[in-house]
Amino acid sequence: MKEYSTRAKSDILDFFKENPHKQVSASEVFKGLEAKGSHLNLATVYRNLDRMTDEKVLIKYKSVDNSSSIYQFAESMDGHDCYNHLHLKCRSCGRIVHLECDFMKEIAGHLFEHHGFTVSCEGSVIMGLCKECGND
Amino acid sequence: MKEYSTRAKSDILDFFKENPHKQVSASEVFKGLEAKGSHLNLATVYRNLDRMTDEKVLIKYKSVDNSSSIYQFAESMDGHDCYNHLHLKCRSCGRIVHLECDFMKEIAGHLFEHHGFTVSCEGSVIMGLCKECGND
DNA sequence: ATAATTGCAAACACTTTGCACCTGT
DNA sequence: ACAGGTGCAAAGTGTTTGCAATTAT
Repeated sequence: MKEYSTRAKSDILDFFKENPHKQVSASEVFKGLEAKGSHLNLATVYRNLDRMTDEKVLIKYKSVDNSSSIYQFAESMDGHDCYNHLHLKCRSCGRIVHLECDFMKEIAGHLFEHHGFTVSCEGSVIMGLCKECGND
Repeated sequence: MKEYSTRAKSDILDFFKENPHKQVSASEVFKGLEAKGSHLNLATVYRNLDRMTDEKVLIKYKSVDNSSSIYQFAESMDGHDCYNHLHLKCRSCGRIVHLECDFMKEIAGHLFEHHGFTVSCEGSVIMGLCKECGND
């Protein structure tokens, strides 16, 4: 199945490139593009977000209140192998911090030795406040 | 606002007492009660689950696929102060393990010192396989 | 008596789908 | 020409709400 390059696709991609660290819902993408004069159908937005998530161009999360899905440009985490480290998520700004240090091994080691628990990173999140947001 | 004790409420509570470690969705509660001959309206189930969550009789989570909310009997974690430790969640059986050991402090300490990140436990989850499910 | 709770149907928000039409290759 | 993408409207999910009827106190 060969991919065509369409206006919808490139407009959506542009939107994420312009907002590399934001996490946005489908309707926010829709409205954002609308504001720039790019009128897409919501269903088209959904279809493209799905596709881009499959292609790992985007990363899909659940919004805090669980009412919807939100997407983030994956390139803002490029180079990261996100299946082998935990993610810290800032409750305030939504930023994702990748816990790629050796301490990760200690955590996995402790959980396995003392709790018989085998960590797998997919879906794991540690919530809190990041460096910037923690100082208020 | 004084609470009345109604059949709906006690049937739902019974259901959770019979399934203390299960995490179930509103419709699973609905169907489970239906099977036992207790016919409630789905809206009533939702309203009671909400109430019981407010009263902290239940704990509300998001299902793995984010499509719905799931509830668990809080008593199965009684005595735990769940706002001060992380939770390990088994990807296979759904069991929640409370990370109440001192290692928790090390995690929080490391994240703060090395990553400027202030952990807060609410909403944090570390996914993986528990002792029982890990051996297959 | 009266305040809380229920059932029902309708409304909601978010997401998905069928299908005819359009576009990129 | 034809596979892939789009718009539109309709359908689907899970959840919430307004309201009249019912039930617990």
